[in-house]
Amino acid sequence: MRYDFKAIEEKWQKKWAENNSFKISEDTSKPKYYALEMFPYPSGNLHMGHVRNYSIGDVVARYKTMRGYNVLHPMGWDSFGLPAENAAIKNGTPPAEWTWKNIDNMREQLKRLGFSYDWDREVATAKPDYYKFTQWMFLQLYKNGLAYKKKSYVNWCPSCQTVLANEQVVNGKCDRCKSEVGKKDLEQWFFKITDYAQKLLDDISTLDGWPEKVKSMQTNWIGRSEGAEIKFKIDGTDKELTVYTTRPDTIFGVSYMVIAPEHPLVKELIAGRPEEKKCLEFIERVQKQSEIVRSATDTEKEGEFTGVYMVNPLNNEKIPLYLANYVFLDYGTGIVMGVPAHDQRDFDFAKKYNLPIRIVIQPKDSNLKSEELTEAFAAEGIMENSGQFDGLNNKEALKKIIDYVEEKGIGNRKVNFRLRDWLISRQRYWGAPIPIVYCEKCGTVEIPESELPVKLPENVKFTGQGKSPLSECEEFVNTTCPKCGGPAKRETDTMDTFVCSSWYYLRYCDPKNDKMPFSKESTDYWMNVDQYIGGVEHAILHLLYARFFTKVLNDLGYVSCSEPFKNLLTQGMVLKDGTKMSKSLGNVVSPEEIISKYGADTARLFILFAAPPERDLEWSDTAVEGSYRFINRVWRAVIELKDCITDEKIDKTSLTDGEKKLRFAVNASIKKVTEDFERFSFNTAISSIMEMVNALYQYKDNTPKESYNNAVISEAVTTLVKLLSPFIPHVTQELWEILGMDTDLLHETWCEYDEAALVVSEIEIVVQVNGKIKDKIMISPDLSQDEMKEQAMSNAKVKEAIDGKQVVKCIAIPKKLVNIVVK
RNA sequence: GCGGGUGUGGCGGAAUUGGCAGACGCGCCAGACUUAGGAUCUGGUGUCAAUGACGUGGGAGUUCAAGUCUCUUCACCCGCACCA
Repeated sequence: MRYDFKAIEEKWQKKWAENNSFKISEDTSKPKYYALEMFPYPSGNLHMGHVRNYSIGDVVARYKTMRGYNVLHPMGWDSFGLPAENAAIKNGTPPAEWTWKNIDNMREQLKRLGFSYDWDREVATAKPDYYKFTQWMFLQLYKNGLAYKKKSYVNWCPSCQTVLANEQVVNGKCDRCKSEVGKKDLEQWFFKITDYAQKLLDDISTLDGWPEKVKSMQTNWIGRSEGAEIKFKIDGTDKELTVYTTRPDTIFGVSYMVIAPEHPLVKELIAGRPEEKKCLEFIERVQKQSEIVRSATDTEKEGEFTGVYMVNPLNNEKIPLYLANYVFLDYGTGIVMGVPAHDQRDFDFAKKYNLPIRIVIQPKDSNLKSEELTEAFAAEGIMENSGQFDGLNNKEALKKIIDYVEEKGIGNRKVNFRLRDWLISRQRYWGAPIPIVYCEKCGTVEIPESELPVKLPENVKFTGQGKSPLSECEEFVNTTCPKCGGPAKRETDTMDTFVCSSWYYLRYCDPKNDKMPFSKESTDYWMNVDQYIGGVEHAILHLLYARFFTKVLNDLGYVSCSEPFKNLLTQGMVLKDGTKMSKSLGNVVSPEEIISKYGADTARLFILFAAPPERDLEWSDTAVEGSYRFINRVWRAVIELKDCITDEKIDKTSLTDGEKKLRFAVNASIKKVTEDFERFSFNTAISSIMEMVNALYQYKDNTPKESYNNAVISEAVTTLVKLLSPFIPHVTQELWEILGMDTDLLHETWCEYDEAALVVSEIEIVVQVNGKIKDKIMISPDLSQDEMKEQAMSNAKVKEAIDGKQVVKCIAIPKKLVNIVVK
């Protein structure tokens, strides 16, 4: 007999929708719990990664609800972005139409999986009632000096025809379309995330519920380094250049200096010199090098002498200034000092261009000579050739040299971050328009909050060529200045979609508010997100931006929390044949297919049982089959025993051994499943329910029907259905009804285990001799250690093993084992 | 190079606090029921020269006792990567 999953799942999904079963509102009588999964991009269809992500979230939400929490469990759509525009170019479907259609389809797919979302709180970032507030967010940042426009050398994707944030350039390629990213000098909007670099870094240490990996990735990305800026005079002039270094202790070893070829001062420096022509050629050549080549560790270091000499402020030595491809304009000052003896890159460069190598730090136990040096010495040591600092440990000297430099006014301590400001403008149509106009009289003017949203025009053409469709839409571009009423032109860039997703978790708290993005009261009640679940691919981008937004909103007084996500779970990927499922490899298993073949409950159960949530999961058709078999096994047992259900209390004084065994399995399972839920170990929770089902079969198949203890069976069957309900909500709700219950399982209280059922009269312990198992014996669990030892000593196999030997030691561990050590 | 992680049967995985390694499931083998089985139920299933020995990537160490702790080494995965 097989259960009719199709009819059952449809039936309950319909009922849940009719009864608004998942609707939630603020309720101060209960503790709150905010369970959140990363909202999807509406590509059109769910994939297994979504199913996994949302199954994990749903099981958490349902469990917490049964534990008495008031659970916020929302869903929405990260619905701006390029694919919608590409579809428009390809098929002529307007992006909005394409997007809403995909959302409708995916919403249905989510409903078919039985997830307990409060659909009344659904948000879509591409809807005016949402992006109105994304624009509001922009204005808050703008008014507080955290959004600015500047001309800069930015990443440009020639295929997407737009600029990209640093975070969206992966190995020199566009994160979205994989084409090679170039550089362009453009006027662009930025968010000043660097103002929050230190805070974002410091608060990582408060994120106890985040995976180490994500924390270390963010730490690396922020990339704090401590050092000093030191001014070097240009020889023969009063002008100075400033370098940034983390190793001021090596300053007496400087034998050259390097400036980034794109540095704005370069042209002026080389003007009119005999080296000018060669330098200009070099600059052109370096600029042609792609970003990938340029930034690769193994790219050969190349340089060109500028003809300029610098003066080392510590020892007044004259040193040459080079252009070189290994220095970045956008880190530090774009100018660095070259210390070949103590930096590997400088060593390689000096070897190539025959620059002097001078040792200024000696290892404690050897004596290096510069002409014998085969690689830079970068470790700790004792200072030499460094004037008054000779003989000091270099760590100490580092501080003293900075002190000296600060005293003389030729430099200062400086902390640098690798984090750059967040480039948020995109030359695309399908995004939230930046609420700014340019007026001939007033200049850059922000749109007043009362006039939001700046709506996306609907009648635009998509050619895929040239400029963004927005900039070619006359009725959008031409407007009046909100300040003076004169003619003005709108900003035609839209915002990076990551701006939209940086605050959506706040909108869920108060999704219908049309005055503000959310009320303070609503976020005070619901925030923080207690459990956030999603893929590790967002470790830097989304998770860093969302932290930044929360901190800004906190500083501006709009929210009380300074971190959005208390706990973070990064789920593993769903693999097939050892690799990621992908269309090009043809190894994609579609959720639709699995749902129609086995039902949503089986899909959910398999995906949670096959691996722990953080680990990658290998898809296995036969194992899916196994999960389906298990549900059928549960179904048959419950149906068979349904008439045994009774309200009678268990008479604990007269239980048979079989009944005790069943009660033990049931209560041990409640304990185990509850503990496993708390640590998100769903695979082991399910396995312990399987053991319980095995025990139930043992009991029912080995007990004559007339001897059934209905009270014990009732306990087992109702417990089974409840424990399974977060995993497989449809079939358990159906069984609940079959058992004569008319309540909603989701709002039943979670099972409590009976301590008394876990007490047994005899337990098995292991008897070892010299750590090797000799026998297993049954004893009373409350025997003293001495009594345990006695029992072990009198065991026949032990006697044989220790015969003629001297007992040196005997260790007894209550309820576990006895180990006898002999010589 | 730096940072994070993983390594356990044929496979997915379990062992949460140093205490019976391999729970649970898949696969496989056998049996029962059956006209039939790709249904169901029951039993078996780490390896080997098999009353015993060996066994958690390798090597050492601490301990009565190590998958778990320490040191060392290897392999693989992920992230960052010429950041001065």
